[in-house]
Amino acid sequence: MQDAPNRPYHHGDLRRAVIETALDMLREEKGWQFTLREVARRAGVSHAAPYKHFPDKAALLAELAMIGFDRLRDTLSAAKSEAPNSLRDEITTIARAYVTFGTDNPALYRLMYSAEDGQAVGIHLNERALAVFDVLLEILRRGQAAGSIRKRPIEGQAAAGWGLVHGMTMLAIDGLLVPEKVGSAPLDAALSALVEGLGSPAT
Amino acid sequence: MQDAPNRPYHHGDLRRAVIETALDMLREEKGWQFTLREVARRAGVSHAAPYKHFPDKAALLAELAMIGFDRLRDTLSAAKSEAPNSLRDEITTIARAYVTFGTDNPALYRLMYSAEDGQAVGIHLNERALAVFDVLLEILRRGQAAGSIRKRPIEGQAAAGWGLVHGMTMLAIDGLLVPEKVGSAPLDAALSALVEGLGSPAT
DNA sequence: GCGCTCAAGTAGCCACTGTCAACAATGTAT
DNA sequence: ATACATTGTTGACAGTGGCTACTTGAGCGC
Repeated sequence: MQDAPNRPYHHGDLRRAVIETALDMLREEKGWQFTLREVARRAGVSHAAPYKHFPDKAALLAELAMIGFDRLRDTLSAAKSEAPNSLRDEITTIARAYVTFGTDNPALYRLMYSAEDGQAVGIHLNERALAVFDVLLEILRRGQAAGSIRKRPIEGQAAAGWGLVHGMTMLAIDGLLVPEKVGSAPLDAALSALVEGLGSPAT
Repeated sequence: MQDAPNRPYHHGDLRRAVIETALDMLREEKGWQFTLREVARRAGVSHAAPYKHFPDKAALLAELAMIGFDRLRDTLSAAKSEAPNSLRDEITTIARAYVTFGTDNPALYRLMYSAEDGQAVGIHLNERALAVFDVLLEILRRGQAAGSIRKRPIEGQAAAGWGLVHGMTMLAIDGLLVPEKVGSAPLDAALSALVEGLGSPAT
């Protein structure tokens, strides 16, 4: 498809094609060396063509990272809506979905959290990341309203949950949570501990 | 000092000098672009001299990462020995030391967890990382023996703690735990929740 | 239809990096 | 002293990214 004979001179939507190709490359191998020229090669265009749509490589990576955060947020939202009624099961389900997203897309997940901050585009990137954070906030907010979550500063509790799943995901991606050393279900153990800690004492 | 006129032809201990220079560079700026040539430049030797001591760039990075893990382990051990008697305070102290190590050495910490795995040197690297893991294991083991920690598979609990501090550290390094959004002490909240979850119900 | 402008794609140059091979300087064993 | 091993230097090569000038295609007013 990439070299269809009647491919028009103007690609039409090269921007989207570049993004799709890059996402494919990220999906392939964890340790893939990401080069713009390789992206262009796979997209079937010349090596400088992407520069018409992205000012530089960092801009493309930032765009990919933002897409990743958007997808992660959608994944979590979907998992939340399918979760059972129990708040505890809901948290467990969403956490599992989070870690699964990371282990299913290791290169993308790594990229999402390795994009340079402090740049102009970094602000928007952080916005996307904080949207993920808000999904967790909402659950805890409901839990507090229902009385099954302690009435503590909610941001700290959400940060705890985010930090936990983020850390577990990164360790899993790096192959540091090998089952022999760590037991069969470390995430479950971690979540149990955390949820019980978050839970109100009466429960 | 790097261009003393009577600098001998042979550096004397270039291997150590390269490592020190590289660590200095990692300490300087978080987003620093790490190049072997720049290391050699700063060390005052030719651009290819480091190859007499490291087979390639990855080997140097792996060495730096191992040093980082060793230092982290020492930091945690030191914090542990200075901690108060209470197991809970001990966990809090060591966790704080962990996160502080990460935020104090952001580039080094990032490097430690971004070195490629599956390589030949990756095995040794993982050994160092698991040594850090063992510090956490030991605390929990004592806690279980004392009865203040639930008698659950201990590796899962340690993985929970490791994942938590690792995740909090990474988020902090990436500037995603901005105080306005997250409260003043998210780590404390997280640890409270986790410790209470780990703690035995009678406590 | 004609010529104009402009977007989209191409080709090539420069700087820089990692890496290797050949050479030079130093120390060491015999 | 002589041969050798070690360590550092120089020069070179391929690969990469950023930048600029050039070419091709398409839309527009007339």
